[in-house]
Amino acid sequence: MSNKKRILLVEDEENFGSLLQNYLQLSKYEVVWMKDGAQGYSAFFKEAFDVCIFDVMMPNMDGFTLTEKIRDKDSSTPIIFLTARNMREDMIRGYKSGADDYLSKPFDIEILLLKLDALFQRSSNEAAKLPSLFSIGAYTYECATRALVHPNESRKLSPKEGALMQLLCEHFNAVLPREKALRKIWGEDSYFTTRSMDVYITKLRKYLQHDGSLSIQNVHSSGYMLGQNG
Amino acid sequence: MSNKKRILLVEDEENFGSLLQNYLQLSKYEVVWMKDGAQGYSAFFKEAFDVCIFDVMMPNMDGFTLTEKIRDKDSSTPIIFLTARNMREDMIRGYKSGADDYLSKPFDIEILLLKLDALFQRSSNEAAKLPSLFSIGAYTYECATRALVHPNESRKLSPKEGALMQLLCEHFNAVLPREKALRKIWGEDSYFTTRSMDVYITKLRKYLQHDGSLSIQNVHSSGYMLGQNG
DNA sequence: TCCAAGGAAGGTTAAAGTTAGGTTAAAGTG
DNA sequence: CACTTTAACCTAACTTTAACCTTCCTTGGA
Repeated sequence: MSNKKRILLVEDEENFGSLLQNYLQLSKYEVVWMKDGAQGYSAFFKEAFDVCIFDVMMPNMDGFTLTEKIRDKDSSTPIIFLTARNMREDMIRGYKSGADDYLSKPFDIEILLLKLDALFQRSSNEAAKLPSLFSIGAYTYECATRALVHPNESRKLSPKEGALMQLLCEHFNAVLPREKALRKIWGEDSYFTTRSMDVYITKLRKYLQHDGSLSIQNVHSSGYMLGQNG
Repeated sequence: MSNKKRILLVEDEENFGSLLQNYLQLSKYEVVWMKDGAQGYSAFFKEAFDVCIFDVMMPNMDGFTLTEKIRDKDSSTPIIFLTARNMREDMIRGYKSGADDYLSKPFDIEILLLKLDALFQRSSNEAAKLPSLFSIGAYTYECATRALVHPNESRKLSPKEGALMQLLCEHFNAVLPREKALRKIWGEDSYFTTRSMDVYITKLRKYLQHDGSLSIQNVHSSGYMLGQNG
């Protein structure tokens, strides 16, 4: 369905970082490598990643702090820790700050790859559990073909229209946060992507006009809700 | 919200298994302990579990085989391996058979608990996204949509109104300190933010007028209390 | 011991200022 | 040619600031 999985690697050691990046890229991952915690932090919120790999000891914000700051705003992206230290307290602090897994250096790169496989297998399975066919009001929307069907009028949505429609359907009667949609569909959240999304909201509203009980409502400065009874 | 998390533990060593079961039960998990792979297999499909913990070396089907057979039919329940052996090949076979994590004995039980926490936190966070809903007097307030609902009159609050309302609800019948609200919503505490907050208090008071038994009372020079009986 | 004055905190309203969003159309892109 | 982004213009929504008032608390003198 989607593209390559994207990994945010934050690691200050030049040699090790470059080696790791190469390995991961050979394994079909797209890797963004940042060399300190502060850079990692801003990269995280500028682009969309499927998983993070953080070194613990780094200049400009250590891995623990970085994880805590990210977890304030995003609780779902998996985070894996790397550490030269094998101490119990570190592992404990790591998990408590919101990490999902932990590897002690020196570690076997193949083990890391297997961990990543295990991680993505589950999340892709979970994604697969979401229905791909939605029934909303008088409409039916099929994600695979991007067909929006109504007794009187049917149409095929464009890729972006379809992606947005799908997210709205998945959040039916709940707020779809602007940020989430921008991250998932556009990969970043900037002035222009925001305006682009507005344009698509207008389009989808037009497409859904035939059922007056449906509406895409704006929740000011937080997102949109596709719901019944406008 | 939901009940205790259920763990399927499959471990043939009597002493170690019993110890582990006790520990996990003390940590608020419900544990079903099976003593070989075959038993574990039938238990898995008889009841519902949130996570599995399997020993690798066991009579009547080892952990790898058990995992493979389970993964044939269920690909989502997380599986954690325990092994006395620390060999690379074992870890690799473990991950390949469909495990999600791996611990080498002897291991620290607290690390296992933290891993379990990390595992469940993600799914519980998703559950936490379910409407955070307050029922105050004749009103209902839903944070996600910022909808303040009353039989006679409903309205959608603005972001700041909503943030303040939420804090007041979270402190229902208790004092919400001015400073806390200012820090959380405005990020700082200055003359102007204070006056701004006063304006919002006035607005919320108006919105809550339809239930005469509700009021936002000022506690001089310390904060506000949303409570019953004004 | 009381009470009166004055400052600090809070209440309320309206206007000014700021930002987010709606919509359409033209300009890019492959 | 179908799709996406950028631009421009406009309005609605939201927040802050200002001004003027009231209430509360403190303090010092009769």
